[in-house]
Formats: sequence, C-alpha cells, structure tokens
Amino acid sequence: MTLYNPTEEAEIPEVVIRRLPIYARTLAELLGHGIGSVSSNELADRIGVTAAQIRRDLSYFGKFGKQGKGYDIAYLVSEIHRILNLTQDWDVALVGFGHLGQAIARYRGFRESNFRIAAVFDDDPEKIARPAGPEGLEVLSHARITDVVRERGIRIGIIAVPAAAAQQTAELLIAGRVVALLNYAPVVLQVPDHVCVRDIDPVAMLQSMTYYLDKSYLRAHAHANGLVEDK
Amino acid sequence: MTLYNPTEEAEIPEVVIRRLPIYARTLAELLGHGIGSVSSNELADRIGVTAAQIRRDLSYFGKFGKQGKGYDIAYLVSEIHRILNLTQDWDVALVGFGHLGQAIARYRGFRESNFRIAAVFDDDPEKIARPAGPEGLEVLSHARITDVVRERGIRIGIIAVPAAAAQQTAELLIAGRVVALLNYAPVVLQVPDHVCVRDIDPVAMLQSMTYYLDKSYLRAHAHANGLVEDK
DNA sequence: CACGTCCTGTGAAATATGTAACGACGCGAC
DNA sequence: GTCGCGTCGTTACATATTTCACAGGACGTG
Repeated sequence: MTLYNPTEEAEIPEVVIRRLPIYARTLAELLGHGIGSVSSNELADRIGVTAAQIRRDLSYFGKFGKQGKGYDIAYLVSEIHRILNLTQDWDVALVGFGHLGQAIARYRGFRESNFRIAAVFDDDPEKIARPAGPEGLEVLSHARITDVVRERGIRIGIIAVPAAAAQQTAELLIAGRVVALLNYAPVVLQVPDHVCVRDIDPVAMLQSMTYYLDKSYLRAHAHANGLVEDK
Repeated sequence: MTLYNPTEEAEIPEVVIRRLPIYARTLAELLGHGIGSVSSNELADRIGVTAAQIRRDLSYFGKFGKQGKGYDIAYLVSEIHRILNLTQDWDVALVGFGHLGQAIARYRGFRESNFRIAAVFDDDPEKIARPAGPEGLEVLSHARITDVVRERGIRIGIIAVPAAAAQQTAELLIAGRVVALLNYAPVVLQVPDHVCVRDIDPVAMLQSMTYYLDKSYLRAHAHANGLVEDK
C-alpha cells in the first residue's frame, strides 16, 4: 500500500524537482574538473545542503549510488537529465525585445543549455523584422504570438515585457498551447492549472533581503567581518 | 511561555519574509487603481494564495486589519515597508557590466524601487571609466571592489559576472562588508553565515519546468487547451 | 573468507509550513 | 440596543519537508 515504488505515480514534491537542476549542474562541474565519482557528503558540501537531503531526493527516482563508493557522476548526470526531460532540446518563445529581452537572447547560459530561442516577439513596430540574436531570427509582431507558437509546437515561453502587458502576453502564449512560463514581469500571472509558472523578480528578492539588514542585525554580525578584515 | 508576542524575537520563517514583497507590490497596484481597502480574500485571489495564509503571515508582525472591513491598503503597505526596512533607500554595488549587467543597470524595476545602483565594477579594461547608466556613474576596476564598497558603506551586491568569477567576486564584496548578495551566476556561492544570498538562475528554472513537460503530462492536459481553442 | 571501513537507501522522528475553523469585533440597519 | 453580516487574528489540526540514524551492501586487506 504505502510501499515505496519509484516507477508508480509517487507524486514527487516540487521542491525536490527544483533542486535537481542544481545537482545536475554541480555534478557537471565536477565532471569538468575530471572527477568521476562523488559521495553524497562531498556533493552536499559543495551545494550547501545536507547529504541526507540529496540521498532522499534521489531516492524518489531510484537507486543511483553504490554503497561504499558514492555516485558515478557521468551516470548520475545522465539520469537526472533523463528525469528532467533534458535529453531533448526545447524550443522557447521570447516575448519582449527591450533591454531585458535582448540580454536574455544573448545570455550565454541559454546557449550552453538545452533551450533554444526559436521565436522572438515584440509589439514595437520599429523592432519588428529586425534581426534578433545570432541565428538569423527576426523579431515578429506581438499579434502573431498565438499562431506562430502553435504552428511551431513551442511549449515554453519567456515573458520579458512590461508589467502592464504581462498578463495579456501570458494569455496569448497559452492560447498557442504554451504550458511553461518564465516570467520576468513583476506581476502575479493568472493562469489555468495545467500551466507552470516561474517568476524572476530581482526587486522582490532584494526586498526580502533587506528585512535582515536592519541595524540590530548588522550590529550583531559586525564582528564577523570587522575582526577579520580590519587591520 | 509560548505566548504570542510580535515584539519579541519570534523567529519568523523565511518563506513568510519572501512573500511580503509580493503582498506589498500587489497592494501598491490596487492603490494605484484607486482602491483603498481590501479583504484577505480579495488579496488572496489576486496573488494566488489562500486568505488564511495572508492573515497568518501578517499576524507574525502585528494586527493590521479591521474586522468586518479588511485592510486599509495605504496603511498596510507602509507597515510592510517598515517591516522590510524599505523606508530608506539602499545603495547597491553591481559587479559585471556585460550584457546582463547593463540590462540590470537599465532595468526600470530598480529605478522604481528603493534600490540605487551606487557603484559599478568590471574587470575589462575597455569598460573601465566608461559611463554606466544615466546617473553619471562610471565603471570601476574589479580591483577596487572591496575598498569602494567599504568606503561607501554599501551592504548589498549584485553579481553579474561569469560563473568562473562569481565566487571571487562574492569574497571581494564580503571583504568590503557587503552582507546581501543577489547572484545571477549559475554557481552555488560559499559564504559565511551572516551573508544572505538569493540566486537568479533562469536555466535552472526552465529545467525544473521541463520535468512536467513529458509526453504523458502534455497528453493528460491537452484538452485544457485543445477543446477550448480548437475551432 | 572474515573483518573493518565507507557510504547508500530508507523507515521513523522531528520540524516546518499551510489550512480550516471559530470566537470576537465593528458596523450598519432597524 | 439588538441583530446580522462580514472579516480579522488565532488556535488547533493537517500536511509537507527535512533530518536522524541505522541496516546492510561493496570493497579492500590480510
């Protein structure tokens, strides 16, 4: 009944899924340093989580390690990639080609990943038909989002438009059968249940850090730097 | 003993702190629409959380609502800002002035916030001394990070350098008494306990979404769009 | 092949976080 | 003033997530 069974629908917690890319990235780094295997302890130190958490997270999906040895990195990376559906390339639609959109289009991290910007949209007539990025893409009109995304079978969208336009953009993408949205606009998007959203909101992140930056906190921890760094 | 007491050190969960900026932003939006008060239910709908959660979150800090009426928006926003230490402006050091750094420097969201980019650094000699942003800032050498940040009393840093340089950049900032880092590099930073880090990693976010984008998921939810959108 | 070491996978316990439910209060109607 | 409605703040409960701790496999050694 409550038997553990990784192949059945075990309803894996989303926090676990969110950690897997970090595991994969860190493992790939180690591989790049010529390291072939690693224990949960060593990996945990490097990532800043506990070893038990890593072992538990992985155990949702199967058994990937060897007792006494640890994990074979190349194998574990490939398994995580398989779990996350990263064995294929994914086409992505980028909406908004202002400073932010252009920075995203040029971002090296995407180039080195499995994600390809396959279409770029903007509603500024001056930008339309301009070349977007190195692969000979051109900026398409906002009005064509739904049709183009649907025709090309794109399931992932990046929203890099001003806050006021974000909700409508999301709706156009979803109408074109996009089901995953990376949202850079500082707005909570209203989307149907089957659509997955991740927000990137640097201002909110800074604002949540300043909570810890009041005088008493800074004073309490002043020595941590002061004593070491002051000559 | 276990008495509820908002003024004592109640150790407020970090998840709660992270939600406050979203509450504040959404409330400010409502205020912009000329709405003066709101119930936890209405606010919850707009943000996509439960009303109980909003009431519970706020109760960590005090009593801000009126029974039967809801919350006075202007008052609640000002209280949240007070809690998050947003009643002052915060100087921020930006390290890395490539495409990403330039997009950050120009980002409208920062302009409209309490955060001011007060110093910009890069290690590319060609960029140094170039004007950075509209306020007459100039790009300073990487080598001056620690000194400049310390002299100006900057406590917040934004890391927008390549992955390989991120750890060293963090150390230079921390040596200059920075205690909050917004990290755009796809690396897990190793920092002392008193330093607060938030990571922005769009690739990791996309990779965690593709987990849900396998064939069976897309099939199971196909009707959600198909039936509605197909003519 | 017996022993010791190392490290996984996992059940059980401990924490943390989220939700439901309700007493109490404010306000307007009558 | 009393009633009824709406909504907060809070407690008790439910669920989710993390951590502990240990049985047991793999491997090297003598």
